[in-house]
Amino acid sequence: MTRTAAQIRQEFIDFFCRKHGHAFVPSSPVVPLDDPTLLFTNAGMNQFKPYFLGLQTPKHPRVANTQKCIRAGGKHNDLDDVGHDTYHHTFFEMLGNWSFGDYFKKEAIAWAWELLVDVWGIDPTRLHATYFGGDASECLEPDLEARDLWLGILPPERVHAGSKKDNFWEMGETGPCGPCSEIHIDLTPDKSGAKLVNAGDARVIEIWNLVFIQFNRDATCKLTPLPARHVDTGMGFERVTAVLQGHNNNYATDVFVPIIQAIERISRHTYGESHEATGPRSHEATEPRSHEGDVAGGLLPGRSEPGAPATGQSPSLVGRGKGEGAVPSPGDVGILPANRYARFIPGDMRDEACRVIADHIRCLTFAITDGAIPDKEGRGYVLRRILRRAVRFGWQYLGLHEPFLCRLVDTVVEVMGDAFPELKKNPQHVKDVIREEEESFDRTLDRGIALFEEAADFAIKRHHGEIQGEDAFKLHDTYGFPIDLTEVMAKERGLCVDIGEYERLMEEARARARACAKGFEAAGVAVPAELLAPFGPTDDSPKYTTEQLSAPVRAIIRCGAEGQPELLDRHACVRAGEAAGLVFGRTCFYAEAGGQVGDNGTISGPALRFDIESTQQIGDVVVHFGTLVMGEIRVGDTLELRVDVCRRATMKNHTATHVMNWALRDVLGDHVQQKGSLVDHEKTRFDFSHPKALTPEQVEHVEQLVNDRIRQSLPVHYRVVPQQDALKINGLRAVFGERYPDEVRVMSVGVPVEELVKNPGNPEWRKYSIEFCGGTHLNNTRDIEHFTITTEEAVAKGVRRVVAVTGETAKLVEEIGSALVQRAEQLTHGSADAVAAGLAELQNTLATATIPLRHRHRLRELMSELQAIVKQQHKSEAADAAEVVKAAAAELLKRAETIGDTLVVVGEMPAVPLEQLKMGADWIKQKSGSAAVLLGVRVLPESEPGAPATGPDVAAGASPADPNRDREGAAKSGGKVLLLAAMTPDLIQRGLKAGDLVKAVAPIVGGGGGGPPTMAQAGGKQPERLAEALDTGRKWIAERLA
RNA sequence: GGGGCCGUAGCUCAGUUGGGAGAGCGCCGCGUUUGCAACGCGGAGGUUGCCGGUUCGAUCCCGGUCGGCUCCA
Repeated sequence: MTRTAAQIRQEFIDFFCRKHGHAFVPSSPVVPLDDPTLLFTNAGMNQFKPYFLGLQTPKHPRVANTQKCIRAGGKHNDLDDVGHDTYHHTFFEMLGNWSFGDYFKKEAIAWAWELLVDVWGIDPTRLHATYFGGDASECLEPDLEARDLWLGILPPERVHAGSKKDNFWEMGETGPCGPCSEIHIDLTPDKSGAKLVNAGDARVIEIWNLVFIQFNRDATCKLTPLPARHVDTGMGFERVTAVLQGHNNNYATDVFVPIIQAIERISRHTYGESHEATGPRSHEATEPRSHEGDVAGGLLPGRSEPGAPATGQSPSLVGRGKGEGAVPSPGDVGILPANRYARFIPGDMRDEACRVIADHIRCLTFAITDGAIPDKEGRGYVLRRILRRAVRFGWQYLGLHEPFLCRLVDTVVEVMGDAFPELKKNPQHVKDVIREEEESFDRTLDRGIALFEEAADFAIKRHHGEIQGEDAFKLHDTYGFPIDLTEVMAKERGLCVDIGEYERLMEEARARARACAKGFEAAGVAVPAELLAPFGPTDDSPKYTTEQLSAPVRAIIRCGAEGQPELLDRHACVRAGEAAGLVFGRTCFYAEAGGQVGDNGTISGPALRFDIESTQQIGDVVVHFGTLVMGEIRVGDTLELRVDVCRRATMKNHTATHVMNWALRDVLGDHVQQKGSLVDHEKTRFDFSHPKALTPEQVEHVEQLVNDRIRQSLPVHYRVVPQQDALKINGLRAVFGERYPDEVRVMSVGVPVEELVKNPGNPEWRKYSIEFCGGTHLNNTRDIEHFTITTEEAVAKGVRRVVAVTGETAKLVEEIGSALVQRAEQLTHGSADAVAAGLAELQNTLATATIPLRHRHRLRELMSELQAIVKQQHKSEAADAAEVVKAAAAELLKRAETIGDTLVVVGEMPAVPLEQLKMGADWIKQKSGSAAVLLGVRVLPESEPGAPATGPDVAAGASPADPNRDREGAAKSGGKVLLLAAMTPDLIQRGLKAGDLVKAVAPIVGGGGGGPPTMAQAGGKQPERLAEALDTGRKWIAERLA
């Protein structure tokens, strides 16, 4: 009887946990929240790294589990292969067993054999083993121990020596490493695959890798034996399931078939039927073929062309009978009846699309469940690309033009939910996120298609049917339209794409991004923990009690020539001006953790000063990064460490963060969960789950609750207690997804921790802020002084961010805020003129000012009132000006001289905006059949003290021609002239163009201008010469009309 | 971390040597019609995201900023 995938997983775990004393460890999240150097969990050993590095001691010496893994993005990126073959995946499970200084090669090999052969019944004559064959160039000895162990089980012809590439495992350039031994299975019909081991042939595949960690490689590349030797094994779950179910196609297993069936239902495509063939084929007709041995065919070139798919199942792998391997046995078809899913038809893009989608939806469902979200950067971007790739395949090959991925989530949860219960917790959230992202990509595609049409049009008309590489690149780079779609759509229209040029542009863009990504500073370099592990943990407990102490330098890290961090030799020293990281045995500096920034400060000694810009914890070691200002530093020097006083401001903000966290939940409800925080000396920034923006009332309420707690002068308590006890405390806040140590530091504002632990269920406790926290805090809430929320915004769907300030900053911010509100309130009662100026000023101030959010809310209201006033005023001014202009224009018209049939309307107008002047010119043209118009306006400088602002009073009241207004040096003080010329069509025909006229007269008033023949404008800086300019204009017109 | 694109009426978007802010849909009013649909006529609706610079003059050119989209690392 063939095993189901669930059975296989369970049997693996039971084998190690029940039979061989391993502890089961649940899979860690696929999104490693606590390891920023890692995009996704990509191997079973990720969560055990600290044990191998000796940074932590494991609870159990031997463990086993199945680990969810994602491999996409990063170095080995084979996203594009997924779906194209039958064995690449973005998401997979890794079955593994580990020994941390416990058992070693003998047991690991014996048990692996026992499980495969005795428990799972794999034909032992199909198994091959490899061992490390040594590498002379690196002075690595062959792993004879492993070889001999295998020779005790297998005949020599099936035990193979392997190269360093295949059989030596290293975590990094330095650190733990060791030989490994792989188990391969020969799927050739006649078991002739010995030569194909590690040859990249699909017929002989690796199923289990046993890594024996026995050395440590130091910076000089020297290997030293480790005191504690470890075992780390990994077996691809999907692959071994395929083998045990008789396929060499992972998609034929019951891990994938239900998902592919769901895709079939949605797309109405039938998987595994060649669509090259003519006419429909019935199910029955294909059935006999399904018993062919897919193990023998499958990926074998030349045997799986359309029409002759060499697919099906072979029961021989798990059969006891030796030698029946090549003989298909129709009686044993396993759990999948009529298995067309085992077929692999190269080039059938519809089947490929099914595989792509089936793989990607698993990846997305798990990643989103574990807290990731498709986004435009980092791991979110990787997810977005995966999702878009799935959508593109569905869109392109299965005709799925509506969101469909979200409809597959339920199936994934059904298949995987028992093994990974976290999937069942909130599948609706996963569906929502996916649907939203699909809809957004649909919009991107729609836009891209429209732009593609333009490019295609150009290609047809001007580019002999070739879409320019530049267009294809821009479509992709700027508009996110996949190049594959561009190519396919081009092909459909009989066009081609200049792919070479596209690739060139793409490479150019990549090179640009790479070049910019370089740059270096000491604190920005990721220092590997193994580099520092030998120096032992730093005692940083003084951070809670003091701001200064003295200690000898244990180690110095500097940036090497390659940009890689390196340890400074004992005899060398850091010189003035150089950047470095310093390690001490003990320190009073707080290293960045839990959202609180690392301390700044100085390190000093005789004639020496080192400025610390950032303090970070690497493993258990605290590193002080910064720059040496003067003097020299050597390892062993005893120096004075002093934390900058701004830490005190950070402490105010951190304690306030705790109280705010409590207040937010009190005001908004229990769904408020911390999603991240950043506390420094300037502010506290806090992200939390909440579906919509906070109302002004809620913001005020939170502020008020926090300020109440400050006024109550509550003492701040902390104590280290066992995690189990702490977790029982009612109302305790812990960050979801965070892993806490067994002993945790509990912070409580107002109640001693002993009381909490003594009576953890007390409902009273919900009225207090109680959190896990290792940060530095005040002793009493009164020292926060004051608390003010300054901003509130969305950072992701369902996540809000608030920023708040405390202490003196809060008080200052309050002052500025209320001053601005006061100013705005004054304006609402002020004169109309003042409003416009005041509003602009307010807008400018508000753009950069930090003020309380409630003041900002109030200002927003006031300013929209003010805007309405300005708008109203603007309108009435325009209406007034229109009246004035009409009257003045009528006057000019009356006095206009006539040359032939043409009216020459030239004169000065009241100071009105250009808008109205144009209207006036239009009006004159309408009133007269044929007219040449030249209007002038003098605008007095607004800034001149005592000068009336341009406004209704100027326009309507005082005569601009009043000589008293023509003060000395108006030009120097910035007065301006506007000139506007207009011509009726008949004059334009006779060669009188408005543009020419203004060009002719503008220089007189010290300016320039131009415009189309019908209407042109000009400006100048010498108002006192306006009359002269108008005279010249009059003559210009007269000459041309004569 | 670095690049590209977009931001104009309630919505979808036009708008080039820099020179009077537009169309379609929607909205309001009037008309044709028994009514609806349709049509005709008229109208309201804009700080051209925001700030600054260049210019006589900026939706347009330049710099900054905010928001959205997108690619790469």
